[in-house]
Amino acid sequence: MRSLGQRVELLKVIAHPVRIRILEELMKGVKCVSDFEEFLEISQPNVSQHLSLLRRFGVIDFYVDGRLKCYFLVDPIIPDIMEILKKDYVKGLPAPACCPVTKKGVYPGERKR
Amino acid sequence: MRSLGQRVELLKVIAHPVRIRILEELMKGVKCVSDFEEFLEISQPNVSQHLSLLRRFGVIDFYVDGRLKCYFLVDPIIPDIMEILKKDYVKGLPAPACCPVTKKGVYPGERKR
DNA sequence: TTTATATATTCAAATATACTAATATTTGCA
DNA sequence: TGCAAATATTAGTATATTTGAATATATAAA
Repeated sequence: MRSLGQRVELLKVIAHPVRIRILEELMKGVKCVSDFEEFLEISQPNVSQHLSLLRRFGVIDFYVDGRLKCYFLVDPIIPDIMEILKKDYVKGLPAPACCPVTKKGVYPGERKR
Repeated sequence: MRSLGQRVELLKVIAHPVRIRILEELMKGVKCVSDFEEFLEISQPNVSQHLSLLRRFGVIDFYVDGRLKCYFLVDPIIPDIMEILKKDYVKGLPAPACCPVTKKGVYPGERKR
């Protein structure tokens, strides 16, 4: 089981628009640095920085192919998180058990002292 | 479906050790500020700051009970994410389809140019 | 109506993160 | 061997986040 610190680090690594797009792209298959440079509109050094951050935290890895570095997903938690993240919380649907809901002015008096 | 920006914001809000512990505690039930003050070892203002951040992003909400504010989970994505985060990636198990693995020195030559 | 309790807000300092620009490294090929 | 392509690294600056300290607000109780 991941420690609290590991969970925080993992979330922080994913919590960036460029890195999310990188990870989503890697879910489709192996990609090299210049592939990302194309469809993300950021500089090559910046792509490298994000990739090496993701690698440092064990989320992705690469193999060398000629002068290309081919990156791929390593941690299988990524597709799981990405899928859940897309689920929207639709207001108006019945709230799940974990979520008591206040109805204008009428409060659950669950905790008295 | 959540936009890229919304997904990033959500992850950033969760990605903090204190806030993860707050959310895990709220998964067990409704809690007021002083409850958190006890088991987290941080100041009351800091607890409030984290709670109001979580609330600002629609993750939690509260109802008033006397002079207490009782916080509860609102976004049902939280328990889902928390559960996934605990799954560890155990090296040595067969890698999932999304994850080509390099064996020392022998590289998959998938992408030639 | 004063006081104590519970919580929130504000501001400033410390720290962490992100980006750009410049430069370095590595490898394939002429 | 020397050049060009692909990628990485470093340093500096800008920006965001976190926290503590002080203060403010709201409400129940005396």
